[in-house]
Order: sequence, then C-alpha cells, then structure tokens
Amino acid sequence: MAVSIRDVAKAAGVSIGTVSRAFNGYSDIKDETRDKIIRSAKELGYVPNLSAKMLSGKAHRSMAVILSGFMVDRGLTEELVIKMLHGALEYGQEQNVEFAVYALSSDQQREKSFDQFLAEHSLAGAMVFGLKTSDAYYENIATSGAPCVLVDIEIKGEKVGFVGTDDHAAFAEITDLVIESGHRRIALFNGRKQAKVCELRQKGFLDSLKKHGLKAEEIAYTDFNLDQSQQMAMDYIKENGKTKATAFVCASDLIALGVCNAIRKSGYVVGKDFAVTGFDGLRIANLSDPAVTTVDQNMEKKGYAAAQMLHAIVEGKETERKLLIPYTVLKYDSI
Amino acid sequence: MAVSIRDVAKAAGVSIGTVSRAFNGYSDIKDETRDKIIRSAKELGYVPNLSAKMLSGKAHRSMAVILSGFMVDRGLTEELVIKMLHGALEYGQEQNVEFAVYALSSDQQREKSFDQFLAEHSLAGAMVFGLKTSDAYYENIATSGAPCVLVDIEIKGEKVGFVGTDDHAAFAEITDLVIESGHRRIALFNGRKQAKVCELRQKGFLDSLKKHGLKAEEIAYTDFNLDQSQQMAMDYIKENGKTKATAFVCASDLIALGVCNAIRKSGYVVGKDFAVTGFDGLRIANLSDPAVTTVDQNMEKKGYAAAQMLHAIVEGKETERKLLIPYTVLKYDSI
DNA sequence: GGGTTTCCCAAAAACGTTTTCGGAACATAA
DNA sequence: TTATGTTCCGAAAACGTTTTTGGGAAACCC
Repeated sequence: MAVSIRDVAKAAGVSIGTVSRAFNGYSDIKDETRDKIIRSAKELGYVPNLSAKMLSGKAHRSMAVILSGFMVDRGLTEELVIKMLHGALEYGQEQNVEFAVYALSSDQQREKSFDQFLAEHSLAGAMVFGLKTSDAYYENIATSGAPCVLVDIEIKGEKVGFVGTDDHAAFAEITDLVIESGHRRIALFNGRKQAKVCELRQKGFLDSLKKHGLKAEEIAYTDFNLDQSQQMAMDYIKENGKTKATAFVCASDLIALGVCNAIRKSGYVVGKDFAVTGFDGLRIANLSDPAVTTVDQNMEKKGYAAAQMLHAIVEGKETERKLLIPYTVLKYDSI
Repeated sequence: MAVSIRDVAKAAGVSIGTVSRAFNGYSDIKDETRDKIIRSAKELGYVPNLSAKMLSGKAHRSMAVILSGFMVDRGLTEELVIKMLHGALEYGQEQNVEFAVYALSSDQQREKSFDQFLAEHSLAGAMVFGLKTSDAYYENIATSGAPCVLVDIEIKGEKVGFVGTDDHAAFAEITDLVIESGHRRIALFNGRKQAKVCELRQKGFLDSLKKHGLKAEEIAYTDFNLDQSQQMAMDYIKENGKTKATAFVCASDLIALGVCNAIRKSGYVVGKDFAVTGFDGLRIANLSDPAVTTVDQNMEKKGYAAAQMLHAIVEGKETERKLLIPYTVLKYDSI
C-alpha cells in the first residue's frame, strides 16, 4: 500500500534525494539514472504523497470554490451555480490549476473560520459564491488576509477581490424598457430585503422611474421562488385587476415565472394585459410562453473571471480587485 | 503566518506532545494544563496542519464526488448533476463527513489513474458521476481496490458499488403508457448509442413493444440536446407527416422538448397529433405546455444513497453493493 | 600531473504532527 | 519508612517529502 520514495530509491539503487530530484525535473542528474528511477517508480506504483510534499514546503496548493448555503437555498438558482462552476472550472483546466468545490453551511462557517478552513485544507485561496451578509464568513473574510474572491457580494480586504454584475445599471435598463413599452404603473417584486443585490436592483428600479418622472406603484418582497411569488401575484391581481400595476418588474426569473402563472390563472394574457420582466437569464425564462424579458448575468464569465482573479491574487500578481461583468438584456414578448 | 504546535507549546510552557494530547481529547492530562494550552492556542490563532496530521498517520480523510466530463457535456443535464450533488452533500452534512467535489476531464483521467488521484489527495474514496465506458477511469476503477461508488454505470470490483435506476423497467413502463393511450406506430429518439443507459432504455422500449405485439416504427440516435433532436424531428415530420410514427418516446427530457418544438413548428399539436415522452423529470419538462410525460429518476436520492454506500464501504461496514433507486412516472398531457 | 571545473549523488536537516516509552512527582498502602 | 501505584508530562521516533550542503569522480586546462 505504502510505497514511498524510499522504496523507489532502494529499487533504483540511489538515494531518496536523487529520486526526488528525478521527479521534480532537476537538471543535475544523469539521464540514465533518471530513467532507471522513473522505471522503478512505475513498476512499484509509486505515488508521491501530497501531504508530505506540502509539509516540506514545496506544495502544489490548490484553490477552492466555496458554495455558501448551497443546501439551504436549494432549487433557488441551480442553473446559476452550475454556470458559475463551469466558468471557474474551465479556467482551472485551461491553466492547469486545480479547483476543489466545497459546500459550507452557515453552521459550518460558524464552527470554523475562513482562515482555518483554508489552512486545514492547505488551500491557497478560495472564491466564495452565495455568501450572505448574515454568514459568518462575511466578517471573517474581511479580516482574513487570505486570498479570496467574492462573487456577487462585495467585501473589501487586503487580498480580497470582487466579481459581480452592475445590478443597478441592469435593473435601471430593464425598467427603462418596460416604461418605453408604454407602462406607467409599475410594480417591483423584489427578493429578500436583506440581500445586497436586491437593494441594488431596487435602487436601479427606482432611479429609472424617477428619471421618467414616475413613482413605484408597489414594492413587494418575496423569496426567490416560484410558488411564493405566484401566490403573491395572484392575490395582488385578484384584488386590483388592471386598475393598479400593469407591469411587474421582478428581481429574478423564478419570481417572474410565478407572476406569469398568476396572470394566466387569473385569465389575463402575459405581454398583453400585463408586462413581466425577470432577471438571471435562466433557460426556463426563454422556454416559457411568451419568453420573458430578462437580463443574462453571464454567470459563466463571472465564474471564469473570479477564478482568474483569485489565481492572480494567489500568485501575487497585480490585478484589478473589482470587476463588473457585462450583462445582456434579452428582450422578448413578455413586455 | 505559520504558528505551529511548537509555538503553542512554548507559550503554554509545555511540550509539543502535551499540546497534541490536549487537542486530541486524551485523558492523561490535567484540566488546568489543557485549559492553559487551549487558551494559548486560541490566542496565537493556532490551526493544526492537516498535512502533518495525515503524514503522521492520524488523518481525517475525506471523500470526494468526481464529476466526469462535466466540462464537455455542459448544458447536458445540469439539473441532474445539481440534484445528485445536493443528495450527496446532504448526506455528508448529516453524518459530518466532508465531501469535496472535483471535475475531471477524460484527459485528466488519462494522465493520472483513479488510485493516484485518491492517493494524492488523501481521499478515502470517491463516488463518480457521468462516467462513460470510453473514460480512462472505467477500466481503472475495476482493478483499483479503492473504495468507489458509481452512479448510473455499473462496474464490478472489490470495493466498488453501484447506484442507479432501473432504466429498463422505467422505459418499458413509459412505453406501456404510450401504447395504452392508443398509439401503435411509435418511434424512439435515443441518446448516444455508446451510452450504457441508452442501451438499457432501448431494450425497455423494445420489450414493451414486443409485449404488445408491436414493432418499432423508427429508432434514431441523437446527442442529449435540444437543438439537434429538434432538427431531427423536424426532418422526420416534414418527410412523413402523420403517416408514420405518431408517438415519440425520447431518452431524455431535452430530446423530448426538441421534438415538441418541432411538432409545434410543423403546425401540429403536442398531445393531440403526436404523443411525446421524455426522461429525467427536469423542471423544464413540467413547465412546457403541455407538460411532457416523463420519468423522475429521483437524482437527489441517488446522490444520497451513493454517498451513504461509499461511506459504508470506506468504513468497512457491510453494505449492499448494488442499489436501484425507485423512479416516479409523471404522466401529463403530452400523450 | 597538479589544479580547477563540472557533474552527479549521498547525507542530513527541516516541515508539523502523533504516539510510544519512560520517568518524575505525588499519593496510598504496608 | 519503604514499596506500590497513579497521574501527568517530556523526549524522541516516525510519517514522506524537499532542499541544502558537501564531497568524490571524471574531465578539462595549462
């Protein structure tokens, strides 16, 4: 089981130091000797012990993607998680650096600090996705000093970076679109109030309205899920019919789909009686009928960029510490 | 940066051995001493070095979830991956064992054997998802001897287990349903020919037909994606209209959705002119109009069960080595 | 043929733990 | 008082690497 460098050395008739050098591409070693060592190693099925490598300082320390609250918010926006992962892992494969993915609950974060987690796993740094201001790592990371890149939530710190979307601008833009299509009484169906992005999106929404001399017809908060928002929209429409808001600007595609369902079930037509917009660019939004106008966050690019930034920070290279990935407005018939 | 056990020992005025014992809950140590040590450790911000721990034998070896071909088949069935991960990670959190997730391409698998990967990362075992018969690990794992649980592809080996779905039965059942709804000329739109599951599904399809004294009207192969299958269905319908197959049994929901689109674009109505069934139980299938009849594989349960089985194998406990997770047929208006 | 390089390799220290072994200090029993 | 346990802790070996240091042998130069 445990075939070590010592065994290889013995088999090849050299010292362990030589074996080590042979493996690490040093030049001061005869080709003949190296070949013999490599051959012996292969024969014995030798695998360098990473722990030992790390201990001795020379370590191939990898990086991590930490999914915060992945288990709790399940179903939330799986597609976004996956896209982000795709982007990050793609960078890893391109650059030949390894990324391990961990899911850490709020409880786990409380048990062990960010630094401790990295140290324990010999990680050079981590990118964190899904973090909330109420999570333990939120404070942790600011004071940490360890390389870290946050996605979609900004924290300042010595070695921390941020990759996100200009939520404010995106939301202003999509609200503009709704207004330009003729709507005047517009409601915002936002996500959880305490979420940072929701704050920004709301601001974008309000600023767009103000620019056009309008005021919000209604602002409601819901979880990022279909059922709850559907119920909310159902109640709203039942109570007001078309006398109040005629357009629903939603903070996510899931919310938007819930609203669409409610509109249909109330006997109205999406895109005709009521306008609906979403946010995220989920595939479902496009398959819905009519497709709902939304904003694609380019999550894959975000993941890629975050990985890249983290890598740069880890390697001590100069790099931008804040990056806003361009978004794409997808205009369809829901408005 | 590097505050080691030695520093703690010095600060607390004891030897390193004592510090180690204090941390590992040994009894032969005075409470007073232990407290002092813990206090010093906290003060210094001491974090035990996991590499060193492993080296010295006493190690908290964790397990891994390996995603094979995650980057290549992107978009394929993200939802299934996520659900599987949810299940596996949930088991991990419940049992307080850590699962790290890695994505390994075919190339990476060729570079480094399964055993080597585990050894290098000090992993006690791994569950593998998305493996194809053409992947290097496919042979690798059989001869490995390391704890491993495969999802959806069966390999026999000393310490390897399998968790899957009874694809044959499921497919026979959904085909039965189509036949019972009155269709007689039925086509199969299968996935890639070399995939194990596709073989099984096809067999289930054919067996159901045979049972009812029917023969396949058509069997076609496509990638598991929407666009390609849509094109294929388009061509087929354009050529034959309703004169040949009137029902399309598809090996995945993505394929089914492509077929639905083709039907609609050809001016026919899904569920009336043509019947369509899928496989996977994706959310999109349910949101489509009409919702497509499909089979939910209960991917989350699969992930959970696989993690559980792996854990048992790693711990040397007795456990079933083959597990078929019950599926759920979801009948909707597409047939 | 003596001095200088150059090339290759062995020996050993270092990394941060765990664990075994033994011994000091103290308490108890005879 | 001596013998016998107990309780607590220090010293040191071991884990598998990397890296530094030093030196022997071969090759080169005059």
